[in-house]
Amino acid sequence: MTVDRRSVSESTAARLSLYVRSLGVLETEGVRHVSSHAFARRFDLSSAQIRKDLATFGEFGVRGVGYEVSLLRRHLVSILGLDQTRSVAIVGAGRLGTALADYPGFRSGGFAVAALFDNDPAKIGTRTRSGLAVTSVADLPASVERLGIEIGVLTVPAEAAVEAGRLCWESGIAALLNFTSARLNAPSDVHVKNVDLKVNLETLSFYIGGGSPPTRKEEPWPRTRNRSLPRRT
Amino acid sequence: MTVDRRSVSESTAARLSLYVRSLGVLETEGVRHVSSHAFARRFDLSSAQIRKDLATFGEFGVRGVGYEVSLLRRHLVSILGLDQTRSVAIVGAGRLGTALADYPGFRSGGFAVAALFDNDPAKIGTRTRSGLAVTSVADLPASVERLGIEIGVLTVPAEAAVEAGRLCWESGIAALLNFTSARLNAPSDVHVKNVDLKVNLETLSFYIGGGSPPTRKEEPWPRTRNRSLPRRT
DNA sequence: TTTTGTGAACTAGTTCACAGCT
DNA sequence: AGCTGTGAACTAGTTCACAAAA
Repeated sequence: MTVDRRSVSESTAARLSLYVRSLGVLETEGVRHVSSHAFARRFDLSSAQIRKDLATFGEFGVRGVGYEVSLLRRHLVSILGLDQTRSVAIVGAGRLGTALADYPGFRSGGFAVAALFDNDPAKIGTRTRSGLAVTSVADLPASVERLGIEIGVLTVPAEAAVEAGRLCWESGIAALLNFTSARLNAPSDVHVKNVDLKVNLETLSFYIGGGSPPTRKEEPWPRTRNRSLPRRT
Repeated sequence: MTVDRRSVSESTAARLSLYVRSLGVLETEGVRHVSSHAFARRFDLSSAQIRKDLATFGEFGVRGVGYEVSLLRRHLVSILGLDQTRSVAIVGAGRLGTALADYPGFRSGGFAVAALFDNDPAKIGTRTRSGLAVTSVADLPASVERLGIEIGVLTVPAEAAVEAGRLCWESGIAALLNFTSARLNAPSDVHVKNVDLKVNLETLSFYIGGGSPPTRKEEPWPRTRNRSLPRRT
């Protein structure tokens, strides 16, 4: 049961990741079986959505019973490719790049930061707190080949992003997590995910709206908000 | 011409941010007018999409002519609320939090990092490289009030995220950028944007697929990929 | 003529609801 | 009886295509 991955939506793929994490929670709690309904209730998801998502990849459940927690988790881990270690390269050894290089979420669960690149001679050869050496971008193609790097994380300045991105995919990197504000125009077989902090902030600013004057709020403090939640089942 | 912001989709809001940035580029190039078609071609967008997005907020163009670049930009800046300074608080003074606190994208264009919080006594009172002091989370409510903080950035460990999030919205923070893997269940008037690095990495891993063995690629190197691009107009 | 603004058509994504299996 | 897997219905988002305006 294999499906063309490119036909699977970004949102479905992201949910699979969530499912894995949530199943992990159940697993540590010793829960053996779970129905889509119970799973949805527990983690505030939609049961129909769960079933649809899973059905894309096979029939993992048993009618009348539900899903076997650890088995389903293993299946999803395999579908996400997390049962093999993915080597990650971070390109741009600035504050953000070095922070990410040492970030636990980037160094666990199937991922390993294998290299950290920069083009600044003053940085090359130095090490991050966790001991990862900064390598010259000139060595990127060879390092990608040698270390089997599959994922690139772009934390260079915006002006350098297009060039750094091209270098990555020309070296054989298959996926990029782009923290810069540049838009990349990657070839279609390279998967790019943009994590544009500025866009995220500006989007939040939009939803806050324009009402309040720059200095301070007019409401009496403290105020507690109503906890309204349209819960799904 | 005002629209209920909550009825505007996340993707539309994100595109407005992109439009502002792109219009800025045209402005510095001295371009006075632009049609939706030319704008789309230049920045690889869709002209119909641009017109639809803008039409949500008013009639900014002139038929037969197009849009006046700097005027449209000012309109969008105002719609996004970027003409006023938004105070941002970063909660969690770890590697990521301090990196973000000093990140230029977080300190420009209508945003200012007004405070950085942590609950670790060893960190409280220390300063980031750019000189921002780490404040105790106990002072968060008072600081939010005093500094008019509207946006919170969560960079605490996952276990602390739910509590930190609640503290934020109970203190009056209207929007959260959540870098943790925790899901927040915020009240409906608090806008939360999740930037879950683990989910992003795992999604990329999904699209890379499972084929290749962990060590190295089998293709001859270097290989340049086909630059196939379904360009829109 | 050119280009906007916008209903209509289309496409993608989600939820419903139930037949079919255990 | 209980729950999955799934077509059908629905909802959201995008693109088309053209009437109206300059």
